[in-house]
Amino acid sequence: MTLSETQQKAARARLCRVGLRPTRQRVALAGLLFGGNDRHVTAEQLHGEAMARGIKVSLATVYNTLHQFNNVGLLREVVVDPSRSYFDTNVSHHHHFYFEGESRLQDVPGHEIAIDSLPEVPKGSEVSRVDVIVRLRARPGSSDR
Amino acid sequence: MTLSETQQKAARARLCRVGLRPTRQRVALAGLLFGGNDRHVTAEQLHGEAMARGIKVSLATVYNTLHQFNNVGLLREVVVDPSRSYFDTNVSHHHHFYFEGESRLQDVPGHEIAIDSLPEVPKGSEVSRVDVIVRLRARPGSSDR
DNA sequence: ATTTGTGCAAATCGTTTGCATCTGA
DNA sequence: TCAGATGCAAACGATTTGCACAAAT
Repeated sequence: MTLSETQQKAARARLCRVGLRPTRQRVALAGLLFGGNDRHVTAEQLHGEAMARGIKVSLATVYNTLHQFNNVGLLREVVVDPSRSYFDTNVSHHHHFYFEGESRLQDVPGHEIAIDSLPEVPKGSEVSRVDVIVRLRARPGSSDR
Repeated sequence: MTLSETQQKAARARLCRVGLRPTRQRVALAGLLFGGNDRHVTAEQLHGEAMARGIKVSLATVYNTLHQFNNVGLLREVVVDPSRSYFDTNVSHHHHFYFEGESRLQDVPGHEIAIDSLPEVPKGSEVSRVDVIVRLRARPGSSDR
């Protein structure tokens, strides 16, 4: 099924707010990304999802769009896996669990990890962001529960 | 110039200790990596350096070797840049500064970043590692000082 | 002798780009 | 109208792989 009327409106508004033209594919992708809960997507995933919903977008456009969204702050790129890029729809202050076996991300609310005592930052630099990645592996002797 | 006798010995010993055959190229690469201070290298960099020193190694072997070293704990892969993999010769507990403009890493001693209050880890998982990456950008209005 | 590693070149894979065509304002 | 987007296919760059050859035990 396709996106609801309301989702379209919201997506359109969101795009205008950040100065991006609400083109058909951008509106559709924004709808998928921001229509529900927070998500962590790769370009391939999102493209696949769009196809499945009958939205016609090329993979190249998905890549472009993800980067554009990232640039204007609608998304945040998460670097955890050297082989793939993840984009997080949650752009507020938070960190991540990364399930190494499953290549899956999960948010950790920012307040649940307190960093006290950042080291002195080198002269001429300023902190752009602090990423904390808690890498997890399946606990041996536990069938997932 | 080539590696010193002592460095060769040390490299050989290090390899045997972790159960890797001390082949010519592994000994040479280990010599480059562990001969001096801690370093953050990419495969291309290390390969270039080897060539410059007249060590004959193929890029493929450099990749293989880096991964083998990583697997046995001689190196630690640092994921900060979606386009390249870095390997750190410092495998002790520590974190990183990442200079976004220059694609350069710098160690931050583990004790200089204290994380108090890790969130509850999902059932069936255990922490494999916690990575903290402090992303830095040049401070505007500062010619690097 | 047997096992393991190496080099090369080709293959892969995610991602980016050039360019002709389309589309939204 | 016309700047800005899109799609496609080709280009790309980092990494991996298959296989014949070489080296270590």
